[in-house]
Amino acid sequence: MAKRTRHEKAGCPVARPLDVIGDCWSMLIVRDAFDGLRRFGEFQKSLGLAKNVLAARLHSLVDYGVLEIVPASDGSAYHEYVLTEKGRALFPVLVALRQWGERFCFKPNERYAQLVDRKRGKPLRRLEVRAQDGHVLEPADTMVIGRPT
Amino acid sequence: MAKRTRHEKAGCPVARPLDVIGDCWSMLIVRDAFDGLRRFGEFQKSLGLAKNVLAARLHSLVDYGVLEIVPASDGSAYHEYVLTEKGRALFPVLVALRQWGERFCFKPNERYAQLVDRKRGKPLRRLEVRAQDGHVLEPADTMVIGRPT
DNA sequence: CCGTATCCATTCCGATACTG
DNA sequence: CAGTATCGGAATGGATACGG
Repeated sequence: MAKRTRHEKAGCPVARPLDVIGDCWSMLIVRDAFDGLRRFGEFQKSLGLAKNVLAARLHSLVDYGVLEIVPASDGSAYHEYVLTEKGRALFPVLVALRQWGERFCFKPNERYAQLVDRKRGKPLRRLEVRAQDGHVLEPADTMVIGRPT
Repeated sequence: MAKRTRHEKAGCPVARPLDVIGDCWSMLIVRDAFDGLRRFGEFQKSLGLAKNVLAARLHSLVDYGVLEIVPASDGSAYHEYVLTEKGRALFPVLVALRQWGERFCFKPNERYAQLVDRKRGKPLRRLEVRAQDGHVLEPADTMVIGRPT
């Protein structure tokens, strides 16, 4: 009893990912991995969290197939953590979260780290939810069907 | 000591939202709110979590401005929880998470609840990250600048 | 430099009882 | 129905010591 609920068996594709990245640190590790961080120490320095916690999260992400362990690129004895295809596919989630944070979690004058188009140095276009024919959809234009019992 | 780290002061717009929706339940409450659930009992029935936990999460979401409390629409003595503009702006986050879950958290034959275009009943287009000029961007085509120290 | 192991405070969460 | 109050177990997470 009193065990933490897992969503692995939920029939909802929103719920299951929360087991994987639904905590304080996992998304930030993924963010750093997108920024090119690979080494244990790099993550720790960037995030400032305890080493045991970092180790646990890294292993969890490896277990879930978001990260994989590869030999060190510089020939050192250690290994590095890089995003798998599954991990790289989190890019839109990260961008969505970031754009929401920019709009609603900062004061007007406050500075924040900005994700830009590398070629032009310009910020990205706002993400839009679209139907197959390309129409932009508002929440009210959508519905959920086929929810498993 | 040993307090849970909050990201309110982080200069990264990915980090701050995690204080708001970076736990198991908040995103699911938001999902249900998008599905039109409004009453305490509806959320509880849908999510199957303890009432005290639900109450805490609802209040937290109200405090963060994601939900607001409005008088009951049916004239009953209680109130209801509805998304604010800030909450509705989480729609792309929810869709991004959902699309990732569909691809990577279900087996090929497994059924899941599907979000569709209400008019046509068809699934949505995959979210794409684009530059201002409309070009689709891969993670490698982007970079982070202006990270506050 | 890269982790693992241990310890402990805090927080989370589920169950249940209770009030209006 | 809509919550609040309380309890206890579990998980989280921080600090630090230690081994490769």
